[in-house]
Amino acid sequence: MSLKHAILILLESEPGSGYDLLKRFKDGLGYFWNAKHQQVYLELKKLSEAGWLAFEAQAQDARPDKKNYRLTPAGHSELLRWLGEPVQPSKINDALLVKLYAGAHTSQDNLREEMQRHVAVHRKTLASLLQIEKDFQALPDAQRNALRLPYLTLRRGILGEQSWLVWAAEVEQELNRD
Amino acid sequence: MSLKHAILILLESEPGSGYDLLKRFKDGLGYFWNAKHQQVYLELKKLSEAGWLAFEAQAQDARPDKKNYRLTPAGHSELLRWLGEPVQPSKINDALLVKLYAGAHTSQDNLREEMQRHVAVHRKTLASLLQIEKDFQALPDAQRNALRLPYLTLRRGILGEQSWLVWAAEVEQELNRD
DNA sequence: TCTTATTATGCAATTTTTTGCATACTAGAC
DNA sequence: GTCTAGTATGCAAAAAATTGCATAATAAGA
Repeated sequence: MSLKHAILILLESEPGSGYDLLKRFKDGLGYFWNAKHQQVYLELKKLSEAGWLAFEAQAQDARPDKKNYRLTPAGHSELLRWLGEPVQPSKINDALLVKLYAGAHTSQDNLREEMQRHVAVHRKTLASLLQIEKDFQALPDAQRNALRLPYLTLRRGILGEQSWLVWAAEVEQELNRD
Repeated sequence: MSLKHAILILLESEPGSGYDLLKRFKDGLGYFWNAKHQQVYLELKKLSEAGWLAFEAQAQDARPDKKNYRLTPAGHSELLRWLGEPVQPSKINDALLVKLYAGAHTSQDNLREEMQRHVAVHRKTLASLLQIEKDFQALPDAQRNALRLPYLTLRRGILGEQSWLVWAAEVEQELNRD
């Protein structure tokens, strides 16, 4: 699993608290790696215990202490080790497809509504990814170059969402073909 | 989660053993719902205990008993209930993208090799899905019509894999752009 | 003024998934 | 004759993820 490694990556470029990481997840890695806040906090604790992270508690007035985590040298070499290892192709667990597969046991209307809900979500995601791409393209060359690999992951998101919506149109046509 | 429901769906169309289900998973639902054999056997046990399935043990000479599972009326109504409920959009946890995102910390060669491994897998999957599609299209009208919803899930697989490979070509170009 | 969002963390219990192990026989390939 | 793939099931332990709960302050909007 690579929540561990996703966290190492985020802290490699810049130290931060659990809360910070959650925000960074939201507009980057989070698109293709999911994690709840409880999971992130727990993982940070474990990674510290394993010696891959260190932290200093920053007292804050009127707020809980903020723990600022950063990579240790051990954490850094673990990251490098992981990067050199082949990763497993990700598995798919898509309940919508399970439902559609069994769609003969329910009404077309039910299926159409379900599809519409999902289409709305995917359209919204696509729009936000396209906005991020636009912002990226407006950056000066040097920055664009520094971000070229993360940009490829953005492209994956965009192409994936577009392809999903093409499929959804096929489904819609089929569900209306009565 | 819907491993439960995937199992109910498979047993709804035809009773069978855990082993049978695993085979059916392989050429259908399995494309978009993953499950190991241990998980399926355990789930069958739980579903029986919950009263959604019933089974008869069939003695077999020289092999362990085969348990033939079938839906109970309670299982059937659970399936219908679930089909009426909205499902969550599936979450993505893709370690390859995590790796690529952090690719600046490793070599281009390493990334290229990793991509090649994945491309090989996706190409193979696509080829097998296209073969299934071909077989489907050769079926008589009546059967094609009966399978139209499962066919849509096959289409999802095909469009998804094609889109993945288009993306991989973009990545390759970018990784070679030195 | 009340509600909601945001900042900031975490424990506990449960559910789900993965990994490793175990058994035991048959058929075909080499 | 040995090795591999296939048939057929399952337990146990560990890892990972989810759900529910809990605290506690500020700032903005209705």
